[in-house]
Amino acid sequence: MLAAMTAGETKWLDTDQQRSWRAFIMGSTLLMDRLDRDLRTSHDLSMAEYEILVRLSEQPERRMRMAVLADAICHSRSRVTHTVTRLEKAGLITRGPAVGDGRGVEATMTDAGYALLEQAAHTHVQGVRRHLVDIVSPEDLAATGRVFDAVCDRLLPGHVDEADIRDNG
Amino acid sequence: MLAAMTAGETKWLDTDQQRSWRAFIMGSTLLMDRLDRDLRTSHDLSMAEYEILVRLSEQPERRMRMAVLADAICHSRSRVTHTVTRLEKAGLITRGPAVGDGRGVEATMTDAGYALLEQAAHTHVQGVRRHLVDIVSPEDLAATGRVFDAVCDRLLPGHVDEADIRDNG
DNA sequence: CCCCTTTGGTTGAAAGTTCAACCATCAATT
DNA sequence: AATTGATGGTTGAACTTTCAACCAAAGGGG
Repeated sequence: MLAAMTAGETKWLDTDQQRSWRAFIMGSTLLMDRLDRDLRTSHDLSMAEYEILVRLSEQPERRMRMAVLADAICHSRSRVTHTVTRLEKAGLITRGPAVGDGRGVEATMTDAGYALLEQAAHTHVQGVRRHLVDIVSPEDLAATGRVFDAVCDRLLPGHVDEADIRDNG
Repeated sequence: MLAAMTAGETKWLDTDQQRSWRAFIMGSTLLMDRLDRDLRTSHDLSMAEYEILVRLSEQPERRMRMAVLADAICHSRSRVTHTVTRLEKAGLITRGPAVGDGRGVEATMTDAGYALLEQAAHTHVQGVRRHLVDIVSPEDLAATGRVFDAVCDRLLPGHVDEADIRDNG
């Protein structure tokens, strides 16, 4: 059962599946690179930094626990620590102890951070529109949303893997 | 006209568009991280290295010019140089001068490289199936393919930007 | 209360990526 | 043949991400 994952014949992708898969790899690479570059050149922000600012801006007090932040954007805690350190150094965020949990740390967006986000959001959303949303049909965009919702369900912690049950349950 | 990109009001994403966009960000992050991790733990290969091996394997003589390789996987030339250096050090690829162009360098996959790819391809394709292809409808997958084909058309060098024409033409 | 495990977060080094500078060759021009 | 400009590729440093080790506090039994 050790070879469970590679047991039997591997079913390869058919032509259409492979075309879709490769389009996704290339398109998402181009898209994310482009959005990242635009944010950097216009506002000296990386996508990772931008995403953190966005999440904080959506909180009532613009503050969030580090772990919640990490889960929200699917980055490792270590990565978030480093990114937040940079944002803090830039004066866009402050760090403070979490109320009621001595281990916790909360990141809070500063006014400077909010002001920068207000600028950066234009650049970002315009990019998303011009390079994605505005060039595809609403139906196809919705289908893409369903696809990646399914991927999230499948890959987010908490999901129970059928194959694992068969093998180990 | 300097402010062309941010001129006027920015049209924000509506609820559905935003949901699709965020699903894409999170899902693609989870998916690519997972595929990368699986390749690393099973075969000591990164996705970047795997993609290079795949492209080489599809060539008649398993050889490709560095620049062509870089364009094929949408990585910078510098990045490909570094990645190929690692693959060469691992004995999976050799480098040689390009025929007929003194500047050129061609990467050629070794038999060891091909052998490793034959193993790794199982892991990779099974991952793509289990975490994407097999959990969505063929129609939605095809729609996703169309979406990213459009993104590629839009973002691949050679595309003419309407807005640029308006502003500078 | 103590032990033990889990959770939250940080740290520093290693690995990978980007960036700018650089060299060589090619191609077109003069 | 010398000049110019573009192309192909590498290099090393700076930066970012990952990884493993670590510490502190929380939570749950005995």
